[in-house]
Amino acid sequence: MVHNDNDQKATGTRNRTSPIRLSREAIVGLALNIADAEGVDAVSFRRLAHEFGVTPMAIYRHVRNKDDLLDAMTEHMLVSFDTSAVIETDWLEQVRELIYALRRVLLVHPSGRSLLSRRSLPSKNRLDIFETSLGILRKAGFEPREAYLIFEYLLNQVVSLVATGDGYVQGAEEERREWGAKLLEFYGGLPQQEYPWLVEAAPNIAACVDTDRHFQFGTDLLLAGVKAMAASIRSKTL
Amino acid sequence: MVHNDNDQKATGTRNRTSPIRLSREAIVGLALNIADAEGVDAVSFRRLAHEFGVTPMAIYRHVRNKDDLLDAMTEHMLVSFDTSAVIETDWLEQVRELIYALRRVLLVHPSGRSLLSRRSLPSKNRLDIFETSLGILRKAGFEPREAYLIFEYLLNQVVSLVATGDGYVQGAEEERREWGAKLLEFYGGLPQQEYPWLVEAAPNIAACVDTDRHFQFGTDLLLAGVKAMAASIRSKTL
DNA sequence: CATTGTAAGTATACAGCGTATACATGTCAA
DNA sequence: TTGACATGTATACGCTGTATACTTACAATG
Repeated sequence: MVHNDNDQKATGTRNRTSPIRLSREAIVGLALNIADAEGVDAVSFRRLAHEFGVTPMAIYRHVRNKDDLLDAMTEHMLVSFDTSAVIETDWLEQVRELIYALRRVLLVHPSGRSLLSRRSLPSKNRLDIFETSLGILRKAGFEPREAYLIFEYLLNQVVSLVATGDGYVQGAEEERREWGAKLLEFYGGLPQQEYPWLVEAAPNIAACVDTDRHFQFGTDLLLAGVKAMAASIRSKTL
Repeated sequence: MVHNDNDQKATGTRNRTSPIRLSREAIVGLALNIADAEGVDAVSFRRLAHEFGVTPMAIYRHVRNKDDLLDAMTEHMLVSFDTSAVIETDWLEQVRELIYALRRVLLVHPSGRSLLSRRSLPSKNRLDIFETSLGILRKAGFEPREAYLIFEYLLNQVVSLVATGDGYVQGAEEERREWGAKLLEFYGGLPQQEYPWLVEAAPNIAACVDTDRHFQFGTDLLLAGVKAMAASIRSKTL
């Protein structure tokens, strides 16, 4: 059970003088907490209503529908993403900084993977990140089209990197370890002559730990590609 | 409504002499068709049962549960992925061949994006692809751990590339164009002084067409990264 | 101060989902 | 012929999003 900020309002025994006062802010916040703790599938109107000691339909006074709720959760998650912190140095370093900033958000909000891969029109926070990234890439010499593709590419890959490394299994720590054990048993137990490489790699497949190295490796790989691409384009335009 | 191969069995007016004969094969196949045509959310036991003119619970005689069904669909989708076609040349070209082979599958099966990003223990077809890829990377000089990370990295990015490029909007062609128009209107209509780069890139963001160039760009970016990584490792071990 | 409009929470309902359990039936082996 | 087994049926439970209609409480206004 996720802790509710307004516990006295969630008791159900509301006194008449101070009736329940929901707010979009509180709803979205609690929804995000639930999503981060138990996966976004655990977020439902009935669940939220119950936590607030309120009728499910009450939620609809503050949230248009579930899509709207999920959009708002995404936005809420990204408030802690501060694009202004990206200092103007080497553009590749700026990109790296953006990548790590996104990682920081995603580590705090494991539900980010699901939320960010939803198809939706972004609002404020997300737009700012988008704009900043595009600006960096454009100033680095990429054409608008390329800059956009690279941004999408980076975003997607970073989400994936963090997700597989840290928050892939959205449940609690224990469930994650269980899954790791199952992976190890499965891949390690394959017929060695048929799947030699998989058997060999089994421990690595099962290991969801050592995420810093994992992430650094992935980021290096990512940036190496972008750098090479930039060089190729630059030599083409000359 | 997705066409059912055994239409005479789906009429509901079954004759007593030839009672309904479901089969795992038929169920999984139809489920995949539905998923490709209308998105994997459109696949439900009740929907499948109805298409076969049968009770929902009948499905359970051939499929353990929904997870099992989705696993089977993934497997079914990958039968057309022939890893043996990858000829032994330059390892980077082999990887490129794998990437394009996966793309071909994903173009035929738009639901692949959702299916492949499920957490599950793979079976035959998927294992073979995994093993082949790992082998190529190991022979290229990567350590087991690195080879695994690179594989995951490539897989994820290819799925994303195809998905955003071609089959991102899982619905019909029309819905996809609608979404493109909406994107163009949205990004093009942003305040220019606040979001100059986004406004500039609006046409590119909205364009879900010209997918060949899109995909090629992405693949080049991907391989440039892997190549650079390989070079870096090789120089480190020397 | 009384009235009235509106915002916010309630009550009920519907159609859909996955699936547990218990039962019927059609087919094939002994 | 009988009995076992595989397969499809019937019913039910708890969950989901959300449409519609009703009630209540407060805030502003005549």
